[in-house]
Amino acid sequence: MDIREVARRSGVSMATVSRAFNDRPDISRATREHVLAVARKLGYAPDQQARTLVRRRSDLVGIIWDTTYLSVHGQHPFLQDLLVGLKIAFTAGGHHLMLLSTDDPDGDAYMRIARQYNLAGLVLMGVDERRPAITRLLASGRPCVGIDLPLRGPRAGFVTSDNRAGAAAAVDHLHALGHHRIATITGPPELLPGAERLAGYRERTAALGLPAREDYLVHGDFFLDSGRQGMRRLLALADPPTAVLVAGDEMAIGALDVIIDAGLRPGREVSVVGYDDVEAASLVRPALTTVAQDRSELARAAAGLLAELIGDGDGASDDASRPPRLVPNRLVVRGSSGPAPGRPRG
Amino acid sequence: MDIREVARRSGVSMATVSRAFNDRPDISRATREHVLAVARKLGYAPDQQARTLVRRRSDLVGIIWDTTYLSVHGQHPFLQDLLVGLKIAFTAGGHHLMLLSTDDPDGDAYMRIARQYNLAGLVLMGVDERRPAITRLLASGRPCVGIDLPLRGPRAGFVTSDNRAGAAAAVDHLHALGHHRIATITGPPELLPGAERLAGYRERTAALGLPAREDYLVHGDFFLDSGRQGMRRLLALADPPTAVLVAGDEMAIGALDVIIDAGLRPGREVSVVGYDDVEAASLVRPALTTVAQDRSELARAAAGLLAELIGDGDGASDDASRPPRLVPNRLVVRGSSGPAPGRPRG
DNA sequence: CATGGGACCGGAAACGTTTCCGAAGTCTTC
DNA sequence: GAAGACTTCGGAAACGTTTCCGGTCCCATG
Repeated sequence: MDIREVARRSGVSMATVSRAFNDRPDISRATREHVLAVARKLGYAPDQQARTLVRRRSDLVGIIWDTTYLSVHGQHPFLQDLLVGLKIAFTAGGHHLMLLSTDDPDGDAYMRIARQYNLAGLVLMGVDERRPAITRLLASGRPCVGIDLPLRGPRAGFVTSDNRAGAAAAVDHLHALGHHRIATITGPPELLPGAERLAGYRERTAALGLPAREDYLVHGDFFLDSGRQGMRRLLALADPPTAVLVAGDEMAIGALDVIIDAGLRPGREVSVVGYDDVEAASLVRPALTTVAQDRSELARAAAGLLAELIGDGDGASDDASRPPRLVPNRLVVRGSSGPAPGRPRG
Repeated sequence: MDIREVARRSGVSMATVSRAFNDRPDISRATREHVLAVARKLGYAPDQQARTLVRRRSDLVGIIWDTTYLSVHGQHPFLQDLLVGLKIAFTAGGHHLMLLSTDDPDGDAYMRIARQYNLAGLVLMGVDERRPAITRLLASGRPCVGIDLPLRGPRAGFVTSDNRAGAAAAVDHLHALGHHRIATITGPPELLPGAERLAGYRERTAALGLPAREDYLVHGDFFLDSGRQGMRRLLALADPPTAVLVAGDEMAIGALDVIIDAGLRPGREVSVVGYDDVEAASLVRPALTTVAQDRSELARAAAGLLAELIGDGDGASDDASRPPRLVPNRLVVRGSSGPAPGRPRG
């Protein structure tokens, strides 16, 4: 089923059929509709390879993530929702998604495939943006957007949820419940969300006039066990905190374990707020108060930004640095946070 | 960077360069290596669109799932691991993955895109295989494999984990702990895993000589709340079960809630075994005993089967029905299952 | 020496589109 | 009524590969 066949059957040239399918202005309304009708009857759909070959740009967008990197940094809860969200958002814009998570993270596989398939753009997440291969990819001028990844390049940008504001909101929540000894368990500082959540915690506690205590700040790695260890450290202090902001839900669930094992009740003697709202957060007892990211909105933002970057291929490419597009977060209050000890429960 | 350019720079014809890149026999070892060396130096990689255009088959494999269907049937825990597994398995075989989850589940979008992109094959999961669009897709002769989906067609097949054996193993486990009153909360019978797990439960309890009690069989839908309701029904019986096999982890976690709220202890008065080993299963208290599926093995099996189906395009296409490829399951014993009441704890 | 058969390679025709260029027709305008 | 502008369309050249068909060597065989 050619374009040639459609041309013959509708009594026009191939050029005109092409015009009909691409909404070109130089075709009359009547012939366009006639051609489209014939094409529909024949079940014709243009071959994408041939189209890409001459246009020199496909409607494929590559999704890159790094399985091993993700498992090292414990960010998996995102992947699924993000993929689904990206699929929906990009499909709406007429793009299709290709999976490019790669096994040889130090090769230039990304770039080779991007060129071989004439990808319109790339979405990166859960990779180390400082790796040479990524740097080269960004420098290549192909549109790239990062999710939670501070990407810079001639046609690169990134989106992230507003981790700083989210952490601040969590601190506010705890403070409003009467907590004054608020500690935090952080994520790895080299990861944007980890760094930003910590910054939000610091700014807000300072703004509220709470003392900045170094012993209330313990470092984690987003994994369960580091949450356990961090919580043990905090409980062992002479004056332990009455509330803890934990930078990731998995760590927060680990913290809950330790609190319960110490004979305390989360939400009573010690309040815990997590981050991310993973599925387990609502299944655990008590259910975890946490900061939820709107993953589908994050995906939509990424798709929108990439579409812009693809669009202005002609436009004066800014000099390598765009501010991130921020997606708001939302505090979800559940049982793991409650009034400070000595305060009446609402 | 053409093949033409490579041809010029290495002093051979385009045909020969092509031969070098495709491991054709009719080229001398020396020239092949020379050509490849020149190509590497130039950073040349063949354009996939042009290649696909003439070969009339791409190295793209489409992944189809249905977001709404999944959310209706609560099978999401799989998606992420499965996607990662598929990516790795297919990349190893030289294929690339394209995401095709579709928003208009009743249209022929799958098939149109499959044709437009000349997809080598499709992997389907989390869709209703009885829908007309799927039936047409299978009948089209394009290689398709289903995951947990009983697909039939001229070049179709499916893989699934051995749900029947897994459920049987769970029953054995409980029986060995001294349980004789073993109930089950099922999944939707129209879903293969739901049906198979129930079958495994029935066969094994019968084989062990346990009475088949209709009131010990309650139907669920894989979601949390149906697990809660099912457990309430079971606890309200005159002689409630001492153990329950729940067909999905989310439901099982709901069952744990109800048990705890009733003042009983999971793993003591009532044992619970789930299915799937979702992330939350190990985070919940007590941790959930469950049957784990080897998702990456499932993905490998799917990739292997699809590769075969793609391969024998010439081979006599069997008449539409292939037995499923089974992947073994594994029981993971955690705290939610223990000796029957009145029996000493190991 | 003639013949046949491999091994190796080049020319050129596809593959299915899009797009440039030009041409024919229609419409406006002075 | 001629000249231009605008609309609508067809012919044909790309796009970057693969593959068919043949052709040239070289070697073994008789």
